[in-house]
Amino acid sequence: MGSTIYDIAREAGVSIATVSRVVNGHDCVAPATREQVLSVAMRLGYQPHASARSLARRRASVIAAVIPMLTNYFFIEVLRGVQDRMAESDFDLLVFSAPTLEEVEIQLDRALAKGRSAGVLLFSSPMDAERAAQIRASGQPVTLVDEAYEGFDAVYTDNLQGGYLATAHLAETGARRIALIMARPESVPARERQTGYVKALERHGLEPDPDLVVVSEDPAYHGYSEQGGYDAMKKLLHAGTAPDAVFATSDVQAVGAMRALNEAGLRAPEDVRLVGFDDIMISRHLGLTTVRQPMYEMGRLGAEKLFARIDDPEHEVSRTVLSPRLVVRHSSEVPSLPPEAVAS
Amino acid sequence: MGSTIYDIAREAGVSIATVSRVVNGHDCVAPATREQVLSVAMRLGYQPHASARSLARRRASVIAAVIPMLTNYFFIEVLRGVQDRMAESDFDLLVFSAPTLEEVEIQLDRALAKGRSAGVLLFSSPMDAERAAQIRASGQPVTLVDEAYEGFDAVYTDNLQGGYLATAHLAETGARRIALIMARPESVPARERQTGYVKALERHGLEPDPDLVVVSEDPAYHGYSEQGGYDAMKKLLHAGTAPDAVFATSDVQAVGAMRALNEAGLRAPEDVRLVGFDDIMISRHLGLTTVRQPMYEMGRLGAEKLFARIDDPEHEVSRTVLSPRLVVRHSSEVPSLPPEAVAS
DNA sequence: GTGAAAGCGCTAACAT
DNA sequence: ATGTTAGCGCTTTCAC
Repeated sequence: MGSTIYDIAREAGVSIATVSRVVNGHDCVAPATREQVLSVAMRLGYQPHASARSLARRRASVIAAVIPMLTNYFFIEVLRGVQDRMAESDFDLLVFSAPTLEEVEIQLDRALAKGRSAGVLLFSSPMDAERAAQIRASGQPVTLVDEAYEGFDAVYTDNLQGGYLATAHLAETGARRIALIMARPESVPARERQTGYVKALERHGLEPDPDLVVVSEDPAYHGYSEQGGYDAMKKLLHAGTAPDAVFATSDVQAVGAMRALNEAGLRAPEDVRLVGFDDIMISRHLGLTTVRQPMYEMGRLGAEKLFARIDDPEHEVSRTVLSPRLVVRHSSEVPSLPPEAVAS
Repeated sequence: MGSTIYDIAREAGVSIATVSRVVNGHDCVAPATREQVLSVAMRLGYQPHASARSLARRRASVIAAVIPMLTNYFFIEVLRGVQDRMAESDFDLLVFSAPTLEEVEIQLDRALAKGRSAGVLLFSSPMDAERAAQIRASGQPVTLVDEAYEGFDAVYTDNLQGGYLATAHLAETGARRIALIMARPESVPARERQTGYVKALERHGLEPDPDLVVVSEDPAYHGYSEQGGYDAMKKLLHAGTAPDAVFATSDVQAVGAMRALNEAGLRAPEDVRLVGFDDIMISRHLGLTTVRQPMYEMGRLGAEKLFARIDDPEHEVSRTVLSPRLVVRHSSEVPSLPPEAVAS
């Protein structure tokens, strides 16, 4: 259980360099020697020491993922994509989860620490010049997922288009007073979705009404929370200017909004039609119409990009923009139609 | 960005040994020297090299978690507990996720690899003598979560009691023909829940009926899947001996069962009362009655136990059994009119 | 209290 | 094709 290349070299009657070559599959080694070394290694149950390897190679065999709120199903799906891509590589995954946005700073520091990982995947965290400088100073390859910043590899969804799709869907099917339950404006994706919302309203001849836009003031992650959506919906209902439809910038917010509606004795879609964003697992079961982000793909492509940069740090910087897709379910059905059981 | 203790030693006019002492907070160092070293380290933005450290210390600063189906919300909750406990330590978390049971073997091997981690948390994976031997041979501290095996630290839920609680709840509120949708019997927790189910039936004077027990034959993770529950419910409905209540050994299975019911034009609880197991996030939203496992606590305690063993390998082996709790929601409500037996 | 020196296990020139 | 050797950056006796 504790054999080293020295043990193997001794037993096999070769030098440690040869053992190293065999273990790493270098070609300049006689077939006979290779066999011999391999059999001894097998017999001794040899396993290379990961840390020693990273130290000598000056490259870790691990990549890090910094994730705000791992507990959010959105990230799990993205992570699945990351893992699938990683399975084809020799890297392992170090997960740094930040329960709050402030924690992201700390976790990013840890992830960036020297000799810990070969690169990091930074998820959905607002970038600024300071952070960009910090990352550059670390010299670590970093790729951004669900966000973008000048000079960084990134993969994200076209949020403006997503906001547009959701809103246009509601407008085209007769909604006139479409409210927006929005995450905190510090979130770039939230702002972009809002822009799409406004654009769709205008395109459909609807007047944007400030009273119909309410921000999730939840202290949790930028307002992307069920509680945030719940509070926002309550506010909307109490304002007296009841909307006939609501677009929420995330499914978790939409779920909260749905709960607020139910508590007020209202229902979606009968009283208020509802559309979310993300298409997390739960949405299907609740029959929530939503704008699907290709989460799995995002993770997969993010890992792909990171590997490319690790292989070649001089690689051209690139961004990949994924297209969202409207998934129509029960919650946005036009009321005149008889409501059906949870779909697809 | 690339400074080492040598750089600091030179700048501060001390030896590398002293720098190391300061960095590691050893006490035998003059306050003045300490200040000096610290300021230089700060100025140079020094960060210890993680791999070099693990190599010299013979201990990694990382623990590994081997998780089957990370995508299952159950594990996310457990992981949250793990992360919370880890935040109080200096360890980072390496995640090895296995989409299938066979993969667990591979991932466990990777996690156990020398010099990679200081210990591993093995989640919900069947143990046997062979695997136990493999783990012991690796010399790595391993603690089991949601499973147990002779000679290993473990934390898990009292599954028998859980199965009893679910079934007794149904029996006490009038159910007479209680079916069991069970995961594959290779799963120890599934068998224990079944034992609790049988015990509860007997205690309430109900005859266990083999026709009412159906196994999730889904090839996915031991049948703990929505599809598995769906298929099982279909089978139950087609058998002609319709149950008036169903206990499913997991929430995901219960969700699948619910879908099968809906497709058959039936509803829970009106036509068939339904109870699941786990209390994953979605259950609350679907109004699913379930047996709640303290997932967060399981993760937290698992990490705690692992740390204790890493600190002291001779530590007494211990198991912690957590108590499940019945959470009554809509899906098991007693219909206002006594349910009619849909006789053959 | 501090420094010199010997590893930790491996990789990668550079020789041969 | 194979061996020798010098690190990788850090920790840790063991002297002084």
